[in-house]
Amino acid sequence: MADRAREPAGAAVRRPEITAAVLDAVVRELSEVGFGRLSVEGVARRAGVAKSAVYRRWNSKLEMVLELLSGMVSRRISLPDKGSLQADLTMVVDILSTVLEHPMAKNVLPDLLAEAARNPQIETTLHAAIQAAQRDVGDLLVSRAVDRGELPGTVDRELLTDLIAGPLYWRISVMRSHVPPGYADQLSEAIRCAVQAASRTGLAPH
Amino acid sequence: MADRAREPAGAAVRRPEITAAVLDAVVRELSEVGFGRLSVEGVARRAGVAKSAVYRRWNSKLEMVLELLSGMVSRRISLPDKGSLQADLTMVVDILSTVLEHPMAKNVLPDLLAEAARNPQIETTLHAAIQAAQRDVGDLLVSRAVDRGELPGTVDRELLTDLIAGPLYWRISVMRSHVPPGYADQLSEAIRCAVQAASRTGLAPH
Amino acid sequence: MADRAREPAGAAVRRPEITAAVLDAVVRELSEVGFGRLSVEGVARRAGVAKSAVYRRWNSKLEMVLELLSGMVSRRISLPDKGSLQADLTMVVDILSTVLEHPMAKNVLPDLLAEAARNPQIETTLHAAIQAAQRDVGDLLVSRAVDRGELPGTVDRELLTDLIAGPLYWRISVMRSHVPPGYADQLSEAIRCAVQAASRTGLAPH
Amino acid sequence: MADRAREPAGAAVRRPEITAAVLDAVVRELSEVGFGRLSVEGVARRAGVAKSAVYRRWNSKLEMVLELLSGMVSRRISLPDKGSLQADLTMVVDILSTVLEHPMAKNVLPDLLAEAARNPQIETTLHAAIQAAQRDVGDLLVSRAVDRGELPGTVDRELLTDLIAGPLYWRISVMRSHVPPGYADQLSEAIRCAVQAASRTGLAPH
DNA sequence: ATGTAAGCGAGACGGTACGTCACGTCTTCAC
DNA sequence: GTGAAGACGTGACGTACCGTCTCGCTTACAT
Repeated sequence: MADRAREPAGAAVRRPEITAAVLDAVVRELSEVGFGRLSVEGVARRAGVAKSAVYRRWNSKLEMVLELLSGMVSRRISLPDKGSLQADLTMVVDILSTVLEHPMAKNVLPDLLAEAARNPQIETTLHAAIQAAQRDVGDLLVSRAVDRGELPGTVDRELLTDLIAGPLYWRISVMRSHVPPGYADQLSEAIRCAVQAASRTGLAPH
Repeated sequence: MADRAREPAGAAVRRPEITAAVLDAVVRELSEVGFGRLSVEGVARRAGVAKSAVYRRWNSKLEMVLELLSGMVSRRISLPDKGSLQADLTMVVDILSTVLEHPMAKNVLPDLLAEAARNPQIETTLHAAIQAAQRDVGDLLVSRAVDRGELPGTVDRELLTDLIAGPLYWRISVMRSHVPPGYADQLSEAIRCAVQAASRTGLAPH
Repeated sequence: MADRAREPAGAAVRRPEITAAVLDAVVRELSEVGFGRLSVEGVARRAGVAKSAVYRRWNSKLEMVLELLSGMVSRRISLPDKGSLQADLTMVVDILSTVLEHPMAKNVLPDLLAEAARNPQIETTLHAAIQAAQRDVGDLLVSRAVDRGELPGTVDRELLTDLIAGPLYWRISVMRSHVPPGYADQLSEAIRCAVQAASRTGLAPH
Repeated sequence: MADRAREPAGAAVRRPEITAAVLDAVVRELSEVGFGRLSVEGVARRAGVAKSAVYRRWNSKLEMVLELLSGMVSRRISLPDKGSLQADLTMVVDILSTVLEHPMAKNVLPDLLAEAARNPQIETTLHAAIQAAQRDVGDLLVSRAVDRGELPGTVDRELLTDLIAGPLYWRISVMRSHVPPGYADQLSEAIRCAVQAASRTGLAPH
């Protein structure tokens, strides 16, 4: 079964290697000059492709970047059960550290977030993706911990994910400093204590 | 008598109302279009001033923004002793929340951080200011808590400040969601437990 | 039975109605936009035909136009003997007027001549055709006039044809004004006197 | 008295050497690629000038070319009295030959004439200029000849100018052949006989 | 009071990118 | 093999900004 549509007949087809080259160039341009100075002209030049080939696919640099975003956030990560809340937390912290340390995330993410403050479409796409990932991870960790009896069901999932993502993003992307050895253990231990304490206080999750 | 006297000789003088109008326009432009799209032309237009008047004062938009930054970060905040680590933490969390919720911080900070990834001068200025503030606050909180016997001297100050700034920045500036009532209490309680736990483990601060 | 049969073998054949439609479209395009703006794309569009069908027949717009030219200039015109040089001249002037007044000549000829200044192939084709026609007509008129004793054999044929074609082309194609009634008579009378005078002077034809 | 306007105040001024460089480039482009392929981009490139500098002066290539035309056709030529119609004619024929043989005229004129067939503004400008020149020359030659008694006042001025301009334009610009030595004498002699004959016939000028 | 150096506005200039259009070439498909 | 469809690279369009620079006018100090 040919993947390629059977439409009109004898129709020329968007060449996928060109699409790929352009999206790749977008990533590189984004990290070098930012979204504000990103230009279709520059992307086309860098991709070794004609401007018209770019405009045939997307009407603006916004659509281009949104498609790139969609492609990037759609990947799911598997999180095996490590046997304890502490170990699960360490695993998540390690993974997130690695992701945020990646040059792409370090260079492109702050830029998209800054642009999201001005562009509702970017904000929506970006936040939806982050929130989905956070909810998945939060639910998984909490349900395992509750099953193990490590946490009560009342635990505030939002606080948990803020405590995981916040410090790492702050340290890596904002302060642009490295995560020292042992930081993951220390942080996950702190998070575990914090959420256990918070869930004990009986403060109703907001 | 004139404050501005003693210049070379027979010199016309930079009109201060123009300087002020331009800096004001820079702030508004920054929050509307970001650093990437910020232009001297746009700033001059918005300030109702000729481009040459701007370029006479700063050689580039970078110098302009750096001067603006320097003026903004030099303010010190007083942190009265609230009597307990928990209360001190709540105070700091409240203050930081208020600062980050301010439209200026919400709109301009992400943009400058994104640009800092590409511009060493911005990175240096910005990070120096943030780190100084963090160190001040961290030292103050920890020394009081150690005096009160709430924390051992071994507590990791960096982890502490990451745990304060990270979740708030993540929630407010990254996710652009509001801080719900009670969040400050919950977060400060969590932070207190976390740092106490971390300092108990005897993990050497990195 | 098929009119187009007997080609190589199992081979599809250039459909003549497409060839005709294209050439027809070339003429219309030429007179509307000129040679400079003439494009295979435009011709194909106007002919309701795919670009590839055109390019399979000619490699460029130049070949296309040259084929068109060759087809047009190959027609011979009969010039009956009118009995006197004056009458013969009037006939030729009338015929040439009619030809030059034709919209096709008025619109396309100046364009091809302009292009000939830049394109040797067009120049060659065009000038060869014009010169052949001029020589034919000149020889015919002169030989009849010499036979009648109206002109000596020394008459300068080039001057004659310049005096016929020049004023008419100037008035019709350059100045784009109409030929008023009586102009043909007046012009042919003038030409007759002129060539008779010129041949009397004994100036050797150059 | 400063030629330069006293307008707004402190206003920057179109630099005349740029205007000149552009117009010069227009001439060269026109003769190389013709009006159809003339592009503002190409002109600016050839003039070593920014496209914006061109568009600041003219809104389109048409305006540009029209200004060029106006500048070119406004020159008046002095025609001293040579003492006889024959000598006057020879002088005019010589001058016109020289003008038409000039590369500018040979390359640019046919192109503008071809474009005039499609563009009323070019047609108007061009024909007005040509007709004015023709009328001036015609009137001058005829009035002198009438004063001398060489021609009756009834002579048809249009026929005269057609007989001068037509053969020369045909030979030089259309056929692109050279004017042989003696051609000017031969032609002027022919023209003199022709107009004398035409004016004798009593044919009313149309 | 006057000379003069600087401030200031206006805007021309060389650039770059915009998003669109048109074109010649080339590939793919249906017939 | 023919013809249709259309993707592709190229290049020009006319516009919009931008940073630089030059130019008059104005201002305010120093003589």
